[in-house]
Amino acid sequence: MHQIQLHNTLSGKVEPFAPLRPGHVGMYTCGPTVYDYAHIGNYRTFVFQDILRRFLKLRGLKLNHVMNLTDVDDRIIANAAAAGVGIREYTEKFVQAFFADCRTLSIESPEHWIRATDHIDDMVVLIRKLQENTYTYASEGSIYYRITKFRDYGKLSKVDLSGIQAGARVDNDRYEKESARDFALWKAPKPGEHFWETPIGVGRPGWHIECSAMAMKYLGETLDIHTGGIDLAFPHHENEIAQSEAATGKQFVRYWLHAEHLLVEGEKMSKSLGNFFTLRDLFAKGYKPSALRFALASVPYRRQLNFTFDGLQQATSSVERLRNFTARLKNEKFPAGNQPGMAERVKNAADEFDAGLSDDLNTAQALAAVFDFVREANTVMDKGEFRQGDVAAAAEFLGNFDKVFAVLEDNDGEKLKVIGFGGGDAGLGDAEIEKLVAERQAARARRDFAASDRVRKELLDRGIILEDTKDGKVRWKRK
RNA sequence: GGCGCGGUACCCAAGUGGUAAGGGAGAGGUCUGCAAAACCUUUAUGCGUGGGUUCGAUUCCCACCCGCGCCUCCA
Repeated sequence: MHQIQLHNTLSGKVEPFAPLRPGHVGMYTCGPTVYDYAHIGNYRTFVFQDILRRFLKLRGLKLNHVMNLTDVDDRIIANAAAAGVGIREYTEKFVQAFFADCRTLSIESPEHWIRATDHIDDMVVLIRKLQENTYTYASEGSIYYRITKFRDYGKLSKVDLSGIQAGARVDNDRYEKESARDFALWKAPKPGEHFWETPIGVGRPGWHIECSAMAMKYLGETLDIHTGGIDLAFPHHENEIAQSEAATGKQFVRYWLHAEHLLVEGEKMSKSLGNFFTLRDLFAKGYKPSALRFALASVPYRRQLNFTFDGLQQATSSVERLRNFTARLKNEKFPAGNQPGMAERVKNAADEFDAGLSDDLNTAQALAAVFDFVREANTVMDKGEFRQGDVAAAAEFLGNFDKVFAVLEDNDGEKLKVIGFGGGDAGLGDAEIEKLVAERQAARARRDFAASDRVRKELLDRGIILEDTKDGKVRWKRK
């Protein structure tokens, strides 16, 4: 096993990773703001943190991973008001959609899913602490954080406060602030807005306070890992540091990991460009959840990922190749014994796989190790030299691969049902397929290839692929 | 302007101071009744451009060009 190395935004370097408490990792991920369906760019980041958590677990670390759902912010308040419902009611639909999306992408549930609006009290406690420590000031019913008081401000995103002037690009806002970069911890309610009555006043929390309060509640004052999209580094994560460290005097996060953004056909994804996709958009076009997960996971997280439909098709083929091998390993009968050298090949592949992921989650390198092995093993099988005794080790390697990548199981149809799509196999049951396969076999036996090919074509049109094996049997699978 | 990613074959993409992983796609072949799957061969004397350092650079240094992100809500 290789030393795990992770890129820390704080230092700007790839560093050896060691949790504060040996064997246990406390990790926080900024989840979605549930004002709408999440898009594939969001899921690039969520798949990244999923790969990270799965890899840490594979390496035997115990995880305590917290992901929040931001269910109160300006957009939610505005949208809920427009829809004439409460914010809880408004957000619930998108929370459920997000959970369903995560299931289709095989994103594991973190140990804790938490909502901002369930933690108002914790935020209030934290704000009071900041008041005690004199990092705040009140203005027109709101409470602001005075960033000049926090010496380390800017250490994460490397922003230079001296160079920032309030002016053209810095909105002085509708609130009264001492300095343009000061941010709201607590916002006075505007007429008609949803508000909470608390010891620090009537209103609602600012955007950043929820993550500081909840992260420390569940993970303690110092977390091992905090992840999010690169755009969150500033100001969100910078402000989280300011809030948390000003309250505790301790380092808030030891390793900050940020995923680069996804582009679509080389351009920023945006609704105005018409290149904005949710998972539902892609599944409606017939792409599989596993293909999307593979496409999102195969490009290392610190590299911008250029999403294209061609790329998604390529991912589909890659997953297919891996699944074909998995099926072959499982279904083919090999002679007893062991093939000399196979154990060594598995060991090398596993080592290279681990080396890739250990090196700041180099998924491309890890995948290369898997594909190399698949080719080698296929070759040995084709030569008839693979042995039954080799199956377990090969299967274990693939199993470990899939504990991280989670694309091998052929369950895309079921996943699509979770999200409300019928799936591609439209009604053809196993029995019916077997019956047609038997018909075709009979035709082949009497060398009536026209009839045989007709059946094969019919099945193909209905999403079933047939493969004739060497021993005269037929294997079928759903497209 | 400041900070940060990146420019490697038709597409995606790894990588190293010593002569270019892997996947997809294409072409040819093996196998097959034919396919499919799988395997084999093949597709970058070349890694944005121009200099420099070096015995040797895609890899280090300098300059420049191009794409993208953040600096304002944003994964």
